[in-house]
Amino acid sequence: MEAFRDALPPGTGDALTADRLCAIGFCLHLAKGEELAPDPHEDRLVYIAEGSAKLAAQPVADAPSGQVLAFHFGGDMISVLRQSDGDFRLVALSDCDLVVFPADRFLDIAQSDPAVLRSVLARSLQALHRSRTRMMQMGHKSAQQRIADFLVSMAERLANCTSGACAFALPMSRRDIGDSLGLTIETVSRQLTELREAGLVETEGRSKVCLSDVDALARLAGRQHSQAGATSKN
Amino acid sequence: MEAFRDALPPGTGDALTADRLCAIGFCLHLAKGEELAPDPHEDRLVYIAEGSAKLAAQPVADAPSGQVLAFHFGGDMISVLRQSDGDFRLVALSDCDLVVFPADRFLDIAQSDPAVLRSVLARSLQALHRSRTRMMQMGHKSAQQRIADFLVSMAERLANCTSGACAFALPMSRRDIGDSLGLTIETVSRQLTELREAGLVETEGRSKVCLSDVDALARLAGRQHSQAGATSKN
DNA sequence: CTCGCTCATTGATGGGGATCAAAGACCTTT
DNA sequence: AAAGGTCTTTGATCCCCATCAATGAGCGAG
Repeated sequence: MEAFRDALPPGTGDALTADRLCAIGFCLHLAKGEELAPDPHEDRLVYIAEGSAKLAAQPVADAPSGQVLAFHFGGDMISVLRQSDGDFRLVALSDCDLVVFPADRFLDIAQSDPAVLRSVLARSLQALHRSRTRMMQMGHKSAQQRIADFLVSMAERLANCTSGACAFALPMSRRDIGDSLGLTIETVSRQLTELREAGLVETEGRSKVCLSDVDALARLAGRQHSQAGATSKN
Repeated sequence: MEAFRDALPPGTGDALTADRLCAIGFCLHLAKGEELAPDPHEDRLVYIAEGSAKLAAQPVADAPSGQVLAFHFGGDMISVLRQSDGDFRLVALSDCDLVVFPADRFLDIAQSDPAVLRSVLARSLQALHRSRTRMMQMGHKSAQQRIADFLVSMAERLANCTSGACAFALPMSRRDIGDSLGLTIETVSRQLTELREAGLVETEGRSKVCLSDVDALARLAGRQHSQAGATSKN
């Protein structure tokens, strides 16, 4: 909960607003693999204090494990809309500490503090833009470009690295990666092998990866010089 | 401009807010094929009073005509963020009447009227969700499913039709359709032909289409009973 | 430590859509 | 009305990735 207070915009006019917001939120711990119980009656805003999670669609016939819409990590504030069509689930990839708010009441309170409300709006507009950019890229990119883009994106978010070399652990499985990129686990594996043979990626065990040249990967992904300063949360 | 006032949320507390918003917006007419001059210095909110437009990425080497992110029609309010990476352009598909606002000043004024601000937030959260849903679907759907989904979506937005039969004119070219779905114009054409042979679609000239069974198309697209009431903008 | 299971990798094959190429339809201009 | 150009349709071929199948590696439990 303290982590959430720290994440509020610096310009929050009233400290009381933070208190009131905290009052309606409840903390929740999810063990790896557990999911946030869906509530069909109201939208929610979820702050991830610690850990990593995936936002995935309900498994259906043609997508056995459920398509992955997005990955989220510590510090992210995400909106989980109640779905008219098929539920979306927030599933923990690792142990997670969450703060869950009913969206309605959160916004009621935030209305009294325009800075907070505007901050939430700015976040969502950014998220919308990134989602569209991502969709655009997904439209016609090869498997290798998608994997390269994925790795660059994870380097930014998990290792805060946008250039040079870096190493980190991927909290999600190959299946999750594939489901988020519209690829099969076999293709994910194959492309990782190719990137390894190209000397761009090293792997150790199932999750640890080491990127020797993030810029080269970004170029391979077809990213046109996305700036280092642009925090690419999603 | 009057059309914009009508589009404001019913609960707008202060009629003056509408006046102030209108004061900072300027009207603009775009002829077919013209585009809104980009402004790298500030974000914008654009209200489409009349006509249809596409939001497209700057043409690059691997996408000669520029990938299409979304189509927008009369009544839509869209945000055009200044892009750090590659500009996005709003291009008129038919003659358009727009109202353009600087996002900063719009939000400054909207802050004084929480209802308006919240309405904008709600719109953007919805748009985000639709974009993600769309991305999810785009991930692994066949060309035919994408075309079917596209047609159903257009029937909803252009003919306000979610079931049964309907006819309308598509304002965008095959190329635009393909660019928005991640397909080539040849594939778009072929799939339309297949749907025609299946008796689901009739075409007349370049733009007019007639859907004989929207529900069948929706089923073909893999939509799981998206409700009629759900306004599926985006 | 070793068993056992899940997850990841690698191989072989087939299909869907991109690409290359050409003919035909539609709208605009003269 | 005819001409010209663009947009669309149709055809042929190829390649990438999904699918099917089997082996191998990593992680947890006993």
